[in-house]
Amino acid sequence: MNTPHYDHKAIEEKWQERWQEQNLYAAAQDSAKKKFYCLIEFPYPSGEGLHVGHVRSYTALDIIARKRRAEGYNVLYPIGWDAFGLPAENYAIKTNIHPAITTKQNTDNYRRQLQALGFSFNWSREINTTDPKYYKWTQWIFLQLFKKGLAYKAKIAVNWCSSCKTVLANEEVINGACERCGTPTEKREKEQWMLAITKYADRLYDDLENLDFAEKIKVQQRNWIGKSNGVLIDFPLENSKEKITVFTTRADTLFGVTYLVLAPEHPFVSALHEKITNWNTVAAYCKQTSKQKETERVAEGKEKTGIQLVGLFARNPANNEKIPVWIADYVLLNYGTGAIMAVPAHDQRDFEFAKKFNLPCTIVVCPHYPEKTCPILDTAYTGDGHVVASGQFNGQPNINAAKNISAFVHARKHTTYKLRDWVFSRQRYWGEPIPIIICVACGFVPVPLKDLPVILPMIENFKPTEDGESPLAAATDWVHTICPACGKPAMRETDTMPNWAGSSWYYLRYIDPQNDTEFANKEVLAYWTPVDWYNGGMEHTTLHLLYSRFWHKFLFDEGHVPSPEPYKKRTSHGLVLAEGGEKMSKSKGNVINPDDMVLRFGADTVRIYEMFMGPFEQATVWSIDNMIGSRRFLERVFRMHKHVSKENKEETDQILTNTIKKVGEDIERMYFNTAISSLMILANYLEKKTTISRNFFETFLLLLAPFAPHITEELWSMLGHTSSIHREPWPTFDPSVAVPKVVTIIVQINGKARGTLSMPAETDEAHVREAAEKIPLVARHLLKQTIQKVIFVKNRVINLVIS
RNA sequence: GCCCAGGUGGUGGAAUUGGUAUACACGCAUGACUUAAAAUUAUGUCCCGAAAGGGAUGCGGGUUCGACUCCCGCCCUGGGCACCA
Repeated sequence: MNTPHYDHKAIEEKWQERWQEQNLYAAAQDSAKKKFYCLIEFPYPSGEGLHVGHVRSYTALDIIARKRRAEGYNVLYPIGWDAFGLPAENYAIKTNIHPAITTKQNTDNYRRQLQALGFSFNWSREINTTDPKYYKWTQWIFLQLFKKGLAYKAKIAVNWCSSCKTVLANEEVINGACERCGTPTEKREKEQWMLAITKYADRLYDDLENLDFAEKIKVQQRNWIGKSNGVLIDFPLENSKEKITVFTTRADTLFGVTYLVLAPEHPFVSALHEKITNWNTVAAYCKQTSKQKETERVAEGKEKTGIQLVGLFARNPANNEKIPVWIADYVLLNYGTGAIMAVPAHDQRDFEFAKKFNLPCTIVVCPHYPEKTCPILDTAYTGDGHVVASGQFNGQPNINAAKNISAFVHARKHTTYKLRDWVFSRQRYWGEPIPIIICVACGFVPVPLKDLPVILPMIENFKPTEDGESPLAAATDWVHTICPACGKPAMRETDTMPNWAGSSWYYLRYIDPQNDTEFANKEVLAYWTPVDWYNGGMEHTTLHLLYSRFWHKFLFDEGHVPSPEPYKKRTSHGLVLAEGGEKMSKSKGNVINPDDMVLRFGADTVRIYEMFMGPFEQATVWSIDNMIGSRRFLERVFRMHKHVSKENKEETDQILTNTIKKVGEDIERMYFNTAISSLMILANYLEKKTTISRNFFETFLLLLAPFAPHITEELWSMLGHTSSIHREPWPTFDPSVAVPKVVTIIVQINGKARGTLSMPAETDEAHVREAAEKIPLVARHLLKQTIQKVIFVKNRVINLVIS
């Protein structure tokens, strides 16, 4: 037998080399064609190598990129390395090998792994966030933010990870613990660089609406931003000119306010301490609160604590009632005004607090109006109703009362957000130096453009310090510099940027990666932005995805980019889990190495399998057994070429037409598993033929090519083609053929299927009914009972209702 | 607690607007080929039943000629948020 067998290794290596030589997948910088910018989240090149989850995401967009090229677009599908970050640095601490060296090794490994999978990346545009030519512009963007007052240094209580020995952004704290290592975070007062992302909260929120993002992504971002519309109401203090301003969304319940609560950190607490007769106890409570770890303070089911500021009273502006003022740790300083009006009857937290401390509870919203008897509450009533016990507003629906009561007390409309400013400093080595010089005379002075980048110095000791000082502080030669403003000796900022900095704008650098005078040329930006389709993980929704939208909006405001949003469309992939449904992790020893799979089954099989294993957006469990099916499929395709005739047949074919339609539609919807299933069905059909006409087989290969680029290229060349299959146009179909000429009509009796009819399309009810009644099984039913009603849906179903 | 996604054979899953539930694939069983095995290949494979027939898409109701699909209530799994006024 001289049938060439499917030698995936030889085939894949051969074509990968040729594609590389031909620069087959490079995007043209200057093109009259329509552009398509297709993006995956560039990987962090870890020591563990590529994860099969990366392969899933990259294959999906590779398929889309390849289809777009076939459709005639100028496609940009770039790749790079998000290479700053803690693992490289921690590894350096352990082994004393400089992160730059491990990063180089790891990126080389990743590059080899990605190339072995045949992704159509535009390799000549490869970028690396740790390259000074790259981070020069990361620093430059930071300075633009600084110049606009959006980067500022502030002493605030920050999340501190005692294990990583650095501060964390709110987005990096999960359930009060470090996202990376799981250590519970502490609050520490530190001077930090902050980015004023909250200034963009409203636009980040509102602009989501018109974006083609998966709905769950929008929901999650909206929840994180946490927009809340309400009013500010002033409560004058007794015997004082001061007033406490509260934020509320429930102005309708103002008459039900029985006390006020301030956050323990509220400035009024110490400012008014002369009026507070129990000051010592109050001070003790404040101190105790500040010592608590975040996890303790928000612990589930924790009982409310608090203490009254004895001697301090406020007046309810609605009814002039004298009410006490409390402090409690359930009121947060950095949300709203740090003070609340408590309405125990209509807020569960206030209800619990009032119950514990025996504070009065006045019902002001009644669901059963006008029945005057309101229920005795065992829980707060937070629903709608009519307002009672509220003076001249009695009887109004609470929605109306909210407006009217607000006007009555001169409340000001106010919107507040859960989003906080982004803590941007890290006390670690392996990051972009913050390009600021601290001068005794001039303050914070930006490093001038001509001196950018501020190169990260090579140092010996990467170890972060216990006191939260950056390891860079020890590089005294580097730290001591001259103030660019006054020329006197000054010091460099020693904190570095978080690993989210470089990834906040990387998609812009791919557009013009070699540019040395700007981060990217304006004209080229105008052609390529925004990204047309971006796929990534859900875990980045409130981190990278939100941060980069913020940076992009800022660059847009400054006139540096032409669009207000970076990404037109965002999709997300499901996790690839280990057998047993667990997350793959080094510690569990259940990590699947793509190298082993490529070696054993071939890149095309791995690609097909990862797309076939389940719905793209859902988590799926890895199974080597199931991978065999994908391998067999490709082997059968390979064997099939023997039966391909030399002639083309002009006939159009229903199955082929349907497959062209289905594969095309399914790729667009990311239903890759059903696209492959329909390709398998077509292969099964072709396999049964003794000869396969050439044009049929070629069309089949063109449809399969985005999924399995190597084997299709090999078969394409075996058919005598000298140019690449990946330069061929995407197959089209005749829509009139896609409409079937013969349809299968389901025959039901009382809604149960009893048979099928194969009839010409568009056959009318009378003819279908006639044929249906002749079906033996149907006829038997009709002997005993008579037809009461006939439901007929053309080309679909006939249902005989009998009794 | 709130928000989002999901629950279908032994397994991964399919069913695009309410119209043959279980496509495609894995696994399993039996046969062919083989000295044998692997590979390949043919047939079968939701459950009960000899058949006729009946039952089944997490559970309980409802709407409909007809429900995996729509509505109401509940249970479970995964993800997100979590004292946000």
